[in-house]
Amino acid sequence: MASRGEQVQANVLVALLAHGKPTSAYKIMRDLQDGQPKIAPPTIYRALAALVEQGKVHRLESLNAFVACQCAHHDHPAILSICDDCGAVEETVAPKLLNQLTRLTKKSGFAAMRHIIEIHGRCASCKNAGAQS
Amino acid sequence: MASRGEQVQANVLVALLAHGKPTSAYKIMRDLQDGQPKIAPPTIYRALAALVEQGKVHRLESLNAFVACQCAHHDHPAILSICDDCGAVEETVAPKLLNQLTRLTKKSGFAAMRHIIEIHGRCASCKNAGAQS
DNA sequence: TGAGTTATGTTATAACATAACATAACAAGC
DNA sequence: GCTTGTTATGTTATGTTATAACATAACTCA
Ligand SMILES: [Zn+2]
Ligand SMILES: [Zn+2]
Ligand SMILES: [Zn+2]
Ligand SMILES: [Zn+2]
Repeated sequence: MASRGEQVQANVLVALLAHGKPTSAYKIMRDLQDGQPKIAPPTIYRALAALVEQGKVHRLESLNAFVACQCAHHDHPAILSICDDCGAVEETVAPKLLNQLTRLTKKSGFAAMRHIIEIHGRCASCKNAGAQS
Repeated sequence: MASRGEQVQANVLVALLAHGKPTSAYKIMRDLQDGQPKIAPPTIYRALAALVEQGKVHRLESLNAFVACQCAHHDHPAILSICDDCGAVEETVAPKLLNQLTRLTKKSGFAAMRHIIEIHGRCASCKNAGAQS
């Protein structure tokens, strides 16, 4: 039997997957309020925190939004490429590059715990779509 | 003669430099309200946007805060290492690494325009200070 | 000057996030 | 079964960040 919390997490994940794009916590809340009118922000944020913890969802710090993880294994920090045109997010996994980053900052004694890499730009299909100019 | 806007930018930059650490727009506003009680959020955000544009200030997406640029000539995007203990931010410039990132994401046709790299962890002095445990 | 334009000020509100407390569920010992 | 303590979840309220919308001031150039 799924606990209530797990049920909320599942619902949140479904909502995120349905969007397939970065979605704010409040947008998710409004989605879930279709079936559960009284659900409140803390419930959403708790579920999102658990999903992020599990690696099933990524938080986009530069958008204050969340997106469902698209890669098979959810146990690595991802490089997130964000199309500013259509909102699509691509994930890239590059452990070597993260190690480079860790080493680079370690030169001054810094101990890296959490890497945030978000790249804004334009995705391939939007680039093609806009090539007519 | 400095325009009003430039004057606000100068004041904001002074406030940021005085803190030397990540500072929220509202904290800066409260600082400036000592001498200009009616200054409002849009004024602060406009000044911050201009300063970020000029490279004199970095925005920390993962903290919703701003910090004065600490490198002499800052026309490269910086890698920002953030100590979660004391709040100190170190800047690292690594054009090669950024190029790697750009190339990596370009494989799928993505055109990178803006790199956001923020690394959370613990700075050298906090690490030493906490070594007694 | 006076129309057109841009910059700045001002008010109000939107959007994001969490503090603080209440209640419910559950488990351990009696 | 009943307490009792603990954790999970719900609920209310509020704190924090950011921008929309409009008003006014300054500046430009015929
Ligand atoms: Zn992922
Ligand atoms: Zn796109
Ligand atoms: Zn800098
Ligand atoms: Zn530190």
